[in-house]
Amino acid sequence: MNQYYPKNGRVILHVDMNSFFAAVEMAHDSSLKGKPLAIAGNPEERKGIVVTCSYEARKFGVKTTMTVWEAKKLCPQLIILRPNFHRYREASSAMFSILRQYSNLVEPVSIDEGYIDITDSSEYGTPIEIAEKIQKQLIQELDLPCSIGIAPNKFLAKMASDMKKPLGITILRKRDVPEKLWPLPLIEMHGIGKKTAEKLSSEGIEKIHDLAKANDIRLRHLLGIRGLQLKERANGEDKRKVDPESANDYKSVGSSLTLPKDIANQHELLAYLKKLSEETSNRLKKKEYYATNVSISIRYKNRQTITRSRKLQNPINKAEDVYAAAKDLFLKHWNGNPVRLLGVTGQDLVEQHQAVEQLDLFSYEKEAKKEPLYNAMEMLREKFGEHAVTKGVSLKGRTHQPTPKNDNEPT
DNA sequence: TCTGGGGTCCTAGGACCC
DNA sequence: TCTGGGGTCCTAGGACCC
Repeated sequence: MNQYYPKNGRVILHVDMNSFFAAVEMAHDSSLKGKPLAIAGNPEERKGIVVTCSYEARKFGVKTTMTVWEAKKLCPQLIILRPNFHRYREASSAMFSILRQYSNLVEPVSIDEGYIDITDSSEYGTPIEIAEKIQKQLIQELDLPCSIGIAPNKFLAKMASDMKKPLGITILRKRDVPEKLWPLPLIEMHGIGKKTAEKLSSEGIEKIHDLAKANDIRLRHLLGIRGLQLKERANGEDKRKVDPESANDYKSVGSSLTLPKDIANQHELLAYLKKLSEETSNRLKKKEYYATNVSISIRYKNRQTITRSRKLQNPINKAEDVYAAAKDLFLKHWNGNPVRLLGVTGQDLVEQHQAVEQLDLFSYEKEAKKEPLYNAMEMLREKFGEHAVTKGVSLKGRTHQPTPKNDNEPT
């Protein structure tokens, strides 16, 4: 591997598609062009939230996360479409294919944005020329507008792409930081949300400039280690590399659902939980992942949300296994009150080949006990308690025989 | 009849081990 | 006899992003 990096730093583009879902719909049906359009779920199913809207709709004050009825009040002629994720995924992969024509170092961040490291792409022109080419190509081939930021690192590229919308190209060099970045209010900084902005504001830190100059110890105290990282960013520094692999390197996979109405009936809730488990299982399988931890979320009527998780003995991805774990957690932790949302997530993921190695050890256990896997675990648990099962049956080590704790104690 | 669904990263406390 | 302290794993929750 070539570890060489040019002394004069890198050139990073951040490509941000403009009102992506709405733009894809307009590209698909040109009669929508120039009209106020919002993509939103069905209010009948309590999903009536604006996910994206066209610039024409924004002129009326329509914004993302607004309820449909609020949006309609601001703009009665607003056209509302249900999201068509299949269509958006296709447009997204076409978009990234275009980006990859200019560099191998393309890192998708979400369905509609990504970074490109074009440090070694000079054959395609200067950074501005490349940005212009990409922007033109996305319009000509896909009919989709984007804004592009050009900078020496990811953070500045991200901030730059936000500065001119739609169809902007913005350069943000290190030396531009005091003039272009520092005057902005903190809430506009990527990585700072409402809570952090409020916390900093109460300490008199209001603009990015204030953060850039803030006292380290004070920041550390207020925000922990994150505070120091944010300060670096505010000074225009960011060492993260563009990593093409990060997109298929999942940490968790899950599905959740806001129920059409609040439900307190256990059978109905379990039926939903089963469906969510199946979906999670399907997506794990598609990605060739196994989960070694399952978590559930329960949101109650008052929007109070709890998550409960459990580390598993063996990696799983089958629907029945996911459901078994989810059901267990649910029955143990549900307080009986009406439920608004349910979610099932697989975490601590391992890839197929790692999972197989671990499963082989389990097959050994299974053979030894002449019992189905799950029952074998239950048997051990009953016999020796949870402790013996987790400690005695090591997946990685060679301890195949559980060592009952009591045997080691003095009689 | 306000507030979706997919994620990531960080923190903090308790258990447990050495 | 002393009540120490670092490290890791697990769980729950918070903040943030698109």
